[in-house]
Parts: sequence; C-alpha cells; structure tokens
Amino acid sequence: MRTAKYHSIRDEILDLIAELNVGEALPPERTLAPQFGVSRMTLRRAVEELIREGRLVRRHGAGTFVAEPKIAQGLAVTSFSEDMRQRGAVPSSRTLGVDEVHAGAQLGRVLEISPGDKVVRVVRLRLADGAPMALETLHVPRSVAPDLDGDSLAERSFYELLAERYGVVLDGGVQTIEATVTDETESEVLEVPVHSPAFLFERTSRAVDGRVVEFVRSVYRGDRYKFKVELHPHDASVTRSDRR
Amino acid sequence: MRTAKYHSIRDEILDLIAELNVGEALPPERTLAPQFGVSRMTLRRAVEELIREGRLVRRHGAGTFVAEPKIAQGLAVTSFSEDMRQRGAVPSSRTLGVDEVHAGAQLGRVLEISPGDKVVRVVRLRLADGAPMALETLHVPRSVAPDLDGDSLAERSFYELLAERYGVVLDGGVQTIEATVTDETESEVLEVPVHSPAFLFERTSRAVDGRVVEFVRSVYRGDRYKFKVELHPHDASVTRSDRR
DNA sequence: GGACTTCAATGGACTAGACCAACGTCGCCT
DNA sequence: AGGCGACGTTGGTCTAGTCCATTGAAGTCC
Repeated sequence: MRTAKYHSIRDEILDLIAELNVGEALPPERTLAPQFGVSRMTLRRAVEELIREGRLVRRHGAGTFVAEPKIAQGLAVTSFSEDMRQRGAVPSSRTLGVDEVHAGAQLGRVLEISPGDKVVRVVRLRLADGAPMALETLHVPRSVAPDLDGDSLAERSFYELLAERYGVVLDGGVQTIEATVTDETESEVLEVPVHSPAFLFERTSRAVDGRVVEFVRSVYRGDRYKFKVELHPHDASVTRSDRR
Repeated sequence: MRTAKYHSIRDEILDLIAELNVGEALPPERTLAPQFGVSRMTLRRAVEELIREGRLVRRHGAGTFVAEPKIAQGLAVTSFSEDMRQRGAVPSSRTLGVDEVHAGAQLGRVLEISPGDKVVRVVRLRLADGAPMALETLHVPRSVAPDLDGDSLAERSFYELLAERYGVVLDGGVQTIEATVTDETESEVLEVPVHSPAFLFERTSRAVDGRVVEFVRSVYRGDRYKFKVELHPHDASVTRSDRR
C-alpha cells in the first residue's frame, strides 16, 4: 500500500466534518470504523491527527465534536501568501530588485558556502489587500537556483520554483523573530513614519540533502502585523524534566 | 489503573535517554517492549510522545536515536521564570506596586466581569540575570483571588498561588504579540532609551470552570528578547484543506 | 577493488478483540 | 418536583500478533 490508511481516513473524516456545524458530534468510533472498513485503532489514529490540527475535540464519555475554528496565527510563517490568506487578506507582491552578489563572510556563513560564491539577492515588497505589509530580502546561492531571475518570480512562488524547476525538497529551517524599528529606506517603501515599530524575521531553510537553500530577512509593519497564539496547559511539557 | 502505562513508560525511556549521548540509538522496540512489560504498540505510543517533544528521532529501518537538544524558544510563554530558565538565564522579580481598582469598561470586557467589579492590579519588573527584561502589569478579578497582596507574590509564583490557595485550575488562554516601542515610563524602569524597540504581550487566561482569571500586559525589551522557532515542512498542514 | 545482491534487523501499519472510565439519561424513590 | 442511582453509550487504554518498507552490512561476482 503506497499511502497509509489512517491518512486517507483522515481525509474522509474531513469530508464528514464539512457537512457538520461547529459543536456537532461525529458518529461514534465504533460506527465509523467499520463504515470506513478499518479497525477502531486505525480510525482513532486518524481522529488524533485531526485533533492535533485543532479540527476536532474529544470528550470522554460524550463523543467527538467539530471544534471551533482556531484563531491561532502561529509562528510557522513559512509562506507570506499562505499566512496572509489565513488572516483573511489578499496577498500580492512587487519585486523591487534582483541582483547577483558575492556571499561575503557573514552571508557565506549562514548559507554555508564560500565567501566568494555567488548569491542571488531579491528584494520584494509584500502587500496585503494592496497595502504594504513587509519588505523582504531573499538570498539564494546561485548553485541552488542557476537561472533564477525576476521574471520567474513574477509568475510563481519561490517555493514552487524550488520544488518544480530545481527539484529541491525542503526539510525545515530556523526562524528568529525580533522587535525593531524601521530605518529611512524601510519606512519609505512600507509607507510608515521613520522609527515605527516593526518585526524583524530572519529565516534559514534547508533542503533534505542538507544544503542551505535560502536566507530571508523580512521587516513587517508593526501596526498591521501581530501574532495570536492559543495557549494550552500541557504546553509546559518541559517542566517535567526536573522531576528526579 | 490511575495513570496510563504509556505515560510511565515515557518517563522510564527518559531515564534511558539520560544515559545516552546525542545521536546514540535506543534499544530496538522489540527488545524494550517486553523489558518494560508492555506490548510493542504501547511502547511505540510512549516513544511517539517523546518524538513530539523533540527528544527522540526515528529512522525507518535504522533505529530510534537521541535527538539534538532543540533550540526552539517558542511562544508558549506562560511563565516568565520557566521561559528565562529555558533560555539559560536566572529569573527574578521586583514588585513595583499593588492596588485595587474598578474594572471599567475595557478591562471589564476582557475579564468578563461588570465594569464596577473590583480588580487587583500588580505591576512587576521582571529581571533576567539581574538586569531588567520586562515590565508586567497583571490584572486579576478580586473574586478570583480574594486576599491576594504583594506579600503573597513575593514568596511564590502567581500560578502556584492560583492553584494552591484558590484552587484554580488553568485551562488555557490567548496571547497576542505585537511590536511596539517603549514610552517614557517603560524606558525608565527597563533602563533603555525612549522609543526603543520592544515586544508587547497581552495574555488572557481562563480556568476550567470558564472564568477569566487574569489579563496580563507585558513589555519586553527588544534588545534582550527574541524568538527562535524551528520550522518543519509538515507545519503547512492548512494547505491541504483546499484539495477538493 | 568496486559494484551489485541478499538478507537480517529495524521501524511502520494494521487488526480484532478485551476491559476500563467518564458522561448523560432515564426511571425510581422520596 | 426534586434528587439520586443504575446503566447504556461513548471515548481511553492495552494486548498479541501479522505483514510491509527501509536500512545497512555482509557476502558475491566481476
């Protein structure tokens, strides 16, 4: 079997959820399992995924219910467009410049290439509902994207290009988030007063083969962008490590 | 059985991990399971918890290995002290003032009480390694903590007090994170120039009985505080919802 | 010596059933 | 009418086994 059963069951339950209102109960596990032709354990595994995603809630003895749509706009901000859509805004983008530079010491270190290696640098203004939201500077080793240029980025997202044209499969990355204020240049393109509050995101992404494929530095308008995080008591799992 | 087996097994595996170096393999599942006196499924469930916590990594066909200590200093910032310790700093606290006010319209709304109800307000300076890190203003309905005062907070954490003295069990909450700059007052106590970059946290916490038990507003120094988040490809689970 | 094959060991998925624990309802008793 | 207790329904945990998929090393062939 190519794809795991519990994964396709997950999708079938998703269809079921679509036909229910928030707060309504799913059929009991003992009904659903044979209906989908799987054992109860397998069904439960699929349900557990949906619970982790925040789409279902289980209440012992009562049933499994469709969860409130979650508010959380977390920090797994890997795609500007995805992020904006999730926040209910229409994303767009304007490329302000594309050039090729030598990595240099700092950039070479974070991209894990030689300081003399070439790097494509793309500066883009990111907009939400037509108004400036963030200024993004993208750095990609030339070796990762040999023929990347401004035209390519106009049509499709950088991540689509990576996957489809260069066969790069992303594995993960590290992102830091700092508080900052805008400088003259940033203020101008973002259309805010100088020294306005802003978020500074720095992200480094790695492919499954181990190469660093991008370093992105983004400045977000503090007056338009904020995080909303839902806290759950069991999040403090680290506390237990000093139990001895 | 009071506590689930897979939970105690989790702790036993934790002991096992403590005796191994990063990257070393755990004994295979088929060895461990009978050793702990459980079925393989139950053992796997315990291992899966530890994987979610980032302490173990599984490699199909190869084995289960002790993971690199994770960097992530995420957003589940429910306790200043816990947060600081995790970042390797020594937390401390100085209470700047405690008073009782009427809720008023705004505060009444977020705390879900009448505008005329009384609220305890505590202003505290939070320090890391002896230097100012954040200015925190805590609001608690008097009805939740009838005899709360400055002395109580000197000895124990607010959350300990809630749990042990008032029998309040926390259920969760919502936290927003914004970018801001310090005003005159904040600058003075935080010992930074006026209009320095800063994070503004606003947290509302709820007890299991449904009552809102606190509203906290914290201003963190932007030059000392930052987030570091590890990104994983499957985090983009939302993308799948438009598959139809 | 290097490339290929084979195979044992390991994690991944799944089943059919058992028993426990929480919830909520329905009926009985007061 | 109100409260209380029994019980059926639901999720929660666990077992002992089966078979599949991936890995990596040992062995084989050229």
